[in-house]
Amino acid sequence: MTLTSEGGSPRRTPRSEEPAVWRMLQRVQVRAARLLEADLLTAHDLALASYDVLTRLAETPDGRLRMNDLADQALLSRSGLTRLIDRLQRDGLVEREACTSDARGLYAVLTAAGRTRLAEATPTYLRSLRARFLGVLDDDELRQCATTLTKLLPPPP
Amino acid sequence: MTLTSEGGSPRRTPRSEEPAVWRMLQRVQVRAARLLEADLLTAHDLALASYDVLTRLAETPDGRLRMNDLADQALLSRSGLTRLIDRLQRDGLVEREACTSDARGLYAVLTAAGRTRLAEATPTYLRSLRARFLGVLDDDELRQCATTLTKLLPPPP
DNA sequence: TCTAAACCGGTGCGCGTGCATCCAAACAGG
DNA sequence: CCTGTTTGGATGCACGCGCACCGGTTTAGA
Repeated sequence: MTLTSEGGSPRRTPRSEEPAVWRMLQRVQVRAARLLEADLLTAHDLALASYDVLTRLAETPDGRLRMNDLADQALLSRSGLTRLIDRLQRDGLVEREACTSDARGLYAVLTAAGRTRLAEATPTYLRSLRARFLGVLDDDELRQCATTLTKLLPPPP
Repeated sequence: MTLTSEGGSPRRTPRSEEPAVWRMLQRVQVRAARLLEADLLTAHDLALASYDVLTRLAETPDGRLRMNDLADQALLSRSGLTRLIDRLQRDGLVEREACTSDARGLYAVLTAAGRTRLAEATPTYLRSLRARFLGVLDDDELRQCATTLTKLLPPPP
């Protein structure tokens, strides 16, 4: 990584707005996460990370995902996911199931109770998201936001 | 808060992109925070939260801020800030100073060592921010991003 | 085939955080 | 002036997370 401007997308010259943008992004994310979690917690006794994991599982055709993949999607370390699945399993929302093709592997599987709980919580989640966070953006801004965030996602893999 | 569309900015109808936008925002923020923190930690043994606090103090004319205000700016609970200042004080980067006008109050004050450490770390911080995060945006996108985030900031105060 | 390396998930441990609580100081109302 | 309430900051405690490491399994290379 040189300091000369040799083509490519990443800029090298400092721009004064960058720290401000980063600060705002942090604030917005932390604030939204706290509000969302508070709503989910009071209404459904469900932490945000738990809701996220249940959602990822539900998006899968058969409601199951390898622990490793789930950890990546949930932005959790492998040990972190182990504990989270422990809690969800204790609450009967998911189960662990052995992987036949790889004896090391485990699936986290959504239970019927898990599906029900997720279905109950989703309206709260969507409403909260809209009412306390993204509602202030019009459709254009929302789309703009989506494309910008997409660029930011895996910066230069 | 009704469900009818009675003027005002917050939308009430669900939009399918909202969850995706929120997920991306989370990913981007968490990822950037981890990369930034890793860089600061390896290069200057400074956690991101510590850097943030030092920055806020340095932006102040006399390098001091009330604990309460600092907690708000740093997105920390009051107890969280107490501990963080404990650590920074132990490392000699800040000091606590009594507030003359309010005997309950305390100032966190940047020391000379704190200023030095911040000055050393800032180039790393700015470079990291640019190289691993905001560099992929051109100037227009960055400005757009700033205005959108501004709208999102204190949703409906 | 046999061995070394990579990988999957779990565990021990320490750290940073928030919540509930506490104490002292400040303010409000009588 | 005295009392009840509010505010600023600190502390006990529990929780969730990441890191280092481990045992078991799979894969790659000689």
